Amino acid sequence: MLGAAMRKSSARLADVARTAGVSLSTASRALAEPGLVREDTRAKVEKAAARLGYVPHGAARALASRRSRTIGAVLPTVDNPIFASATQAIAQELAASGYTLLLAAYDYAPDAEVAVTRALLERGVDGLVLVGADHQRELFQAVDQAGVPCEFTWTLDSSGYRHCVGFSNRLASAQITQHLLELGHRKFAVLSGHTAGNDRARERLAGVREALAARGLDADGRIVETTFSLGHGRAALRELLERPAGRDFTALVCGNDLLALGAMLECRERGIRVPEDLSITGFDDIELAAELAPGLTTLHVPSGEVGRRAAARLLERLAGRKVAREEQVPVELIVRGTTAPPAKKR
Amino acid sequence: MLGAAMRKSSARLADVARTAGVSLSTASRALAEPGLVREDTRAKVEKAAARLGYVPHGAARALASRRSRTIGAVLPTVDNPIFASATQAIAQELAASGYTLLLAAYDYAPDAEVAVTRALLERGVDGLVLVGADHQRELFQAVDQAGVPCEFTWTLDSSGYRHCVGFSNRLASAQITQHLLELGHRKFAVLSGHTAGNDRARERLAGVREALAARGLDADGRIVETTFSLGHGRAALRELLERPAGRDFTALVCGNDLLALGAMLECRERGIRVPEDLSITGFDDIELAAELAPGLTTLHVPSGEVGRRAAARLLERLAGRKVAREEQVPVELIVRGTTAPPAKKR
DNA sequence: TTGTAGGCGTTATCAC
DNA sequence: GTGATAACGCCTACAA
Repeated sequence: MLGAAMRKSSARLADVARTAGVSLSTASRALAEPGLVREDTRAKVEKAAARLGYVPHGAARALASRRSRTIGAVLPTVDNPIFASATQAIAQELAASGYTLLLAAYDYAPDAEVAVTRALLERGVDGLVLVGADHQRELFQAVDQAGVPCEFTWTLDSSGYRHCVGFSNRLASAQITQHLLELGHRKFAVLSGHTAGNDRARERLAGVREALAARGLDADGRIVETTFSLGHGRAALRELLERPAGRDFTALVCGNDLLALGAMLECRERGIRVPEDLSITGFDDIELAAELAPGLTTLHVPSGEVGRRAAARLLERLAGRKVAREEQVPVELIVRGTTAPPAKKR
Repeated sequence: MLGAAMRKSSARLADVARTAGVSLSTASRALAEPGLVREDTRAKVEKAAARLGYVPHGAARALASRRSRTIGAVLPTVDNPIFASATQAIAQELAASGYTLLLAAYDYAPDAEVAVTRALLERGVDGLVLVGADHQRELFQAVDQAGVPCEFTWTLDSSGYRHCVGFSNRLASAQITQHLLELGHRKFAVLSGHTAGNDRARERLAGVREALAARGLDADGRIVETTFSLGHGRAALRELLERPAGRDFTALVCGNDLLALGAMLECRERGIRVPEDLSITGFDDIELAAELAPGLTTLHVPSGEVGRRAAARLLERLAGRKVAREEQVPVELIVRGTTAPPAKKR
């Protein structure tokens, strides 16, 4: 009764057909397009399939039908709540339509991104979800050559002809900065994600800069680029505080919530009061942002929705229906407890 | 120059062979088993492949070779740091060997688990990573019938013949409880994950009970089962505090770190001091557990390592090598700031 | 070392 | 509505 021992070379469609007393093609149709066969033959076939424990052979099906019923997602990492929830949403949306998710992560290494994307393309994915619009030339080539529909996410495509579901990171980031400006802040520092090969990080940083520039301000000398993680956020703030520019800022704009939370923890450790001594903002609105005390002022991005929409759009396109090239998801400034007017005297 | 417009029906291996002036099989070998062909013919083939932009057709390859070079992972959710990091690790380990990850999540719904597992099996995964040892009978049947190697994770298989990489949730949980007992605690409460269909949650709860029973204690009436999430942890503690048993406990054992963090946040809100008024323990040791103040006392589980090992073991087995049926990963009690002796008088 | 030929399990295109 | 039959693109004995 050991597992491996009871393995029987599984039944093929031909076996089902024979058992049901119909031809191969009829069996195929009965299972795939029940509407095309008579009710009783369908029943015969289904019973035979059930009795034999028939399991369709995906590869054979894919080879013959030229579709794998599989969608690939290429993410920087799944080890970030926003991508985790997007992944979850994609997988669910796909499963509901009989599609399966092929997942690849590249850990923010552009070359790895090309490699894993190629791997997915070889696997014959019917569609692709990518993050951002900034990719290696080879990746675009591979995707175009494969002729596979593709959705960019978390961004709008500035070049204007790729399909995407996202929002303007630049405007959103400017909006947050504006909030701080309106509170009266004039001395800013920024914890940014690495901008190389990451248009979201780049746009967010640009948004801060533009909003500041519009008031004749800047954050020069008080900008740190680091990896998007809690620990790195903490370390980055530490580094910032040791710079010549010192603690000469009252507002800290962070490229995402992880960086912001890291900064908050570092502040707590150092006795810097938030928001009295320092206002901090995040970006994403992960679950933790709302639960912490004080709550993190941040920009809400509906991560699950981004994934769900991207998957749904691909399914639409695969079904031959048109979708708008660009789909914006609503983002929203959420003001919680980490922002306040700067202290009068410092 | 639009993407779809430049799509050309991609080159097949036959084209590569013709261009290189060799036979189909030679081309196949040159690409798959470079050692079996002469150096110059290999070069010819590779050049031809590169020039034509040849991309192997995964389905065809899978159909002929009877392997998909694909591994399936079936997780409760990827929206939990421990599964996210495990997923990340699996994907990386696989990518390094030319395998790709097929991901499915069932959101703790047993029926969905069977369904998505079947979907992966149909896709022809060469191996399967499952979480826990507690699954529907149909799932076992499907896996066994497919004859696909499978690794259970985060658990040891009590039935004794399934492959698994994990640890004893029961012992680990008992160890944490023991730590609290040694600090002098006698009045316990428990925030457990839902135990139905989840052997990890069940075993952890059993571990607490056993450790307490060994001292003639119990937590009856002060046990809450809830969903593994921060928000639910918070709500669960709230509920617990409103029970008749009231606040009559000095130690709170939580089924995982998310629950523990939720409990900590609720305590902060209510002015319950941790650990002075209440000691709290977690399970998993997610990144946040170390960064928070006070740091969370918890049990460290090397989540990434679990994933990495599971993937590596599958690759080993697929390569025809034997692996020990059971592989234990080291877990370790990490004492931080949320546990202390109970207050003298209450 | 290289070439030939026969599948792999389905779907799709035809007639019937 | 149903049934032959030819792809689908590649792998792999086996023969040369």
